[in-house]
Amino acid sequence: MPTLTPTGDEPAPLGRNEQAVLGALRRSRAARSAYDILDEVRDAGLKAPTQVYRALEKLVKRGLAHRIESLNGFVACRHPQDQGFAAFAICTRCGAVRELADEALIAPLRHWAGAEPFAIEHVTLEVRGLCPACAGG
Amino acid sequence: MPTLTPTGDEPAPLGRNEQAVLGALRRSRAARSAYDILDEVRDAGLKAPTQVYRALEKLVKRGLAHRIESLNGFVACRHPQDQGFAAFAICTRCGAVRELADEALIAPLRHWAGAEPFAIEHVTLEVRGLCPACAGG
DNA sequence: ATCGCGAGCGTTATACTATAACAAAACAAG
DNA sequence: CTTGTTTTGTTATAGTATAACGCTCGCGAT
Ligand SMILES: [Zn+2]
Ligand SMILES: [Zn+2]
Ligand SMILES: [Zn+2]
Ligand SMILES: [Zn+2]
Repeated sequence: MPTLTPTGDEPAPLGRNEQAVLGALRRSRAARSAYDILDEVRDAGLKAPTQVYRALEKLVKRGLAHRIESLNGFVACRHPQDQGFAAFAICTRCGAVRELADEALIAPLRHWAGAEPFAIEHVTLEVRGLCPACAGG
Repeated sequence: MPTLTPTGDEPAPLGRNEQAVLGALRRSRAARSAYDILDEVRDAGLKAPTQVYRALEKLVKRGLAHRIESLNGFVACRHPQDQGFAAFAICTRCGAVRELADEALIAPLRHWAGAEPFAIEHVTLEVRGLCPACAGG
């Protein structure tokens, strides 16, 4: 029998690998590739891409990290309270990734989802351009 | 002096490689990877990934094809009249990709863009889930 | 205790995606 | 024709992701 989880589901604490990877993501304002992360967490004992990918998969499932499709990279979640959709503004010059919680952006998607005969599992919304700092100067 | 284009910019006809790649995309209702495409256009004389990627780059620049970030794949454009944003509904079961021209989906993005101090270059909006055919049965 | 099973982790190897770098050929101007 | 410019072909390599397998650990059954 698989390990019995007593009540509903305890979140189960993060393993050493997950903690190391999440730490690396939190320290960065830009998205990091799995191999970038690997370079940074070698000290913590991770030695192969698989370990990083496994940790990332768990973190993403829990909503503690997000995958940025247009960069083949990952970021730590900055809006832990959100369930479901996430959106990102990505600066093409400095690489900064800002997680958008803007309801004005997300509500229309929910509305569309209600009207369309399409069972949504996940939405990717990534806006690329220049952040104020990079555009202004 | 670089080749002078007489008036504004003539679209310039597609080369053999672009035509072959675009044909492969149009024949498919799912997104195709560059290597998938390569397998299909070997007959037409393309022999290396670079050639496919170059053709894809030109097609995307012209708006005749789109990259689907969440699949590392490409589709032919089905709404040639659209300028700017494109959005996609992707079935995770059958792989069908539908290009969404729905103004209800796109207008909020334009609105957000106007209000935010962020200079948008490109928007990726990909909705993953089950298409009616795959969800219904 | 200890045996057996299943889940997860570490490790190696490999598949898939994308681009760099250079050679050859096509094209336009003079 | 000659030369500079641009495109196309070719080879090699970089970057991203997963498959496969064996080991260990924790837990329940004997
Ligand atoms: Zn988040
Ligand atoms: Zn910036
Ligand atoms: Zn289109
Ligand atoms: Zn389907």
